[in-house]
Amino acid sequence: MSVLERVQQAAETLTPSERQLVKQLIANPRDIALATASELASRVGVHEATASRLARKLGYPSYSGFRNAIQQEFIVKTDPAVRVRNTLDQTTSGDLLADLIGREIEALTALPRYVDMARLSEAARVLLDARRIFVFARGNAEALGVQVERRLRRMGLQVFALRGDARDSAEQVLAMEKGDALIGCVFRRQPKLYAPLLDHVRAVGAKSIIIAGSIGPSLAPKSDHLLFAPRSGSQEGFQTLTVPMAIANALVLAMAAEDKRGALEKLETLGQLIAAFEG
Amino acid sequence: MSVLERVQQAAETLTPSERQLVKQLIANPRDIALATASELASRVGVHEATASRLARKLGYPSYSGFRNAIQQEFIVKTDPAVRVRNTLDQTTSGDLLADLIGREIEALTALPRYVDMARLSEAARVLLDARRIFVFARGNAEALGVQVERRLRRMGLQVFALRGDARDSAEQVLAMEKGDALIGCVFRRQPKLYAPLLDHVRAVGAKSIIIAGSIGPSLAPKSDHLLFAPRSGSQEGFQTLTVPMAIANALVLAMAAEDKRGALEKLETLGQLIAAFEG
DNA sequence: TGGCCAACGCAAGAAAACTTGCAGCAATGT
DNA sequence: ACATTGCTGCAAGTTTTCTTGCGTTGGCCA
Repeated sequence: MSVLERVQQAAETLTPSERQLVKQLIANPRDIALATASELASRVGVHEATASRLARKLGYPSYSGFRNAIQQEFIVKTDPAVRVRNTLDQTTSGDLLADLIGREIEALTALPRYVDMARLSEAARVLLDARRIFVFARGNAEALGVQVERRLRRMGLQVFALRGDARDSAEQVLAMEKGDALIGCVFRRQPKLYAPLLDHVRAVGAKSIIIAGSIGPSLAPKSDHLLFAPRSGSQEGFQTLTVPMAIANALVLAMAAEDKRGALEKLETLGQLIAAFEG
Repeated sequence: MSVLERVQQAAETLTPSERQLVKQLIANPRDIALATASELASRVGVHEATASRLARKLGYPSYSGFRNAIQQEFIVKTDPAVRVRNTLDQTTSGDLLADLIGREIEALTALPRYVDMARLSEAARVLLDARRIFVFARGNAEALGVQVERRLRRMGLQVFALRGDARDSAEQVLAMEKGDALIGCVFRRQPKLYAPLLDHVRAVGAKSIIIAGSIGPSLAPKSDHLLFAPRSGSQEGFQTLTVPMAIANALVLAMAAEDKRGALEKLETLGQLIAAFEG
């Protein structure tokens, strides 16, 4: 039974102070969901004990139980991602595929909270201004690296993939100079090569861009530009490249949009870009 | 300063346990915003004291202060009213990122109309029963091929990637026998190699599975199993691998679910699979 | 006016949540 | 091999938050 249903049910027996509290709850449910009993009470100028008693009266075991219910109803259930998943569940009865798609959509929906156009544009400029671009992607990230490499090369940029073992990569990296850029993809754990690589990049005066998952902000040393967002799936489980690939794609589109030198100069909307872009 | 900025700033000094906590926070910010220190700690299996210390390290006066900041950033700021404004801003300013994400979601939502669990399960069975698996992916599809190869290999299967030019591939394919399987990825145009390759597969009595875009039904000769769905973006424009990658991921999950021989035998929901799967 | 009852604040007590000193342990360097 | 350093869990201490018995207050009815 929902919080509001319970309120309705108990409506007749509510005291004036309790009505005040309920009124406050209905007016600002999201605030109250995050507040303590005393906070709610002081908002309407009654004693916290009254709030505690209200929770009981509505059938909750404690004020915490009451607040949890409010949180579920007004925060968790109104989460955009959860809504999408519910919608999908209704259409196709929860099989693996629908579940997977739901998670992907959920993660994509959350993406703009972590990456915005300003960051993308900055990174895009760096890549456009770079003389040469080195791509670093190991392990799970490899497929993404392949894709990035491909797209950048298609834009007419000089791209080098850092493949092979540490020694091979080191040799390739020796060629790096000021004016070059590194774009790396990192998920799960920080690769052994990461720290020395970024140190080297900084030392020679090149720029670094990292596309990452949840680990992004924990990476050390920091890159010049960090584009990260959580991937879909639970932390240690089956995670996909959908979100980071979306970041990479957006980055490429941002480059196309930023590129004042190129043929795409005055195109602004994605629709126009798409029409002109050799995908 | 935002929570994530503080994390970045302190990134270098974070301990392994603290990184775990941060990762969890980034993956489920809204849950953590509503949880207590002990709850966050137990999610990643560390002591609540560690969570408390993390809050301090990030510059908050207490764990409550930390949690308040999280709530402000991930709940209050995404309040429906605020969100509507953001959405408007995005659409009016032709935000590339939001536009891209919208298209991806649209395409993903349509996926179940083209691929269902029955088809996926059939294909999964073929791969599980195959003695060896050959992966064919050229051009745009290459990144997807890399990913498929990786995932199948991780499941303990014998996988061979058909790389190099036509001659190289031909030589590799000569080894194919009855009981083997081919999984191919095809978008845009039918590759030169496609027809002879599939003829050969059929001739030796092996099975073929193709993951494709809109071109799927037009491919000739037909594969034994065809998994196709339109990709996001307009027909000839900037198309992404999101949808075909979702198909591939679903296929891998279906294999895990089908695998009666393996350790994953009785897992049914994606949640359980995820918990057990080394992604 | 007096008696009754419900409502409510008070404040002490209980529970939950958070903090912190300490010790064990593992990793790292000498 | 030993010393050092730093991470982390433990458990006791502290603070915050919630609950509850009690007494006062104010309204209502006889």
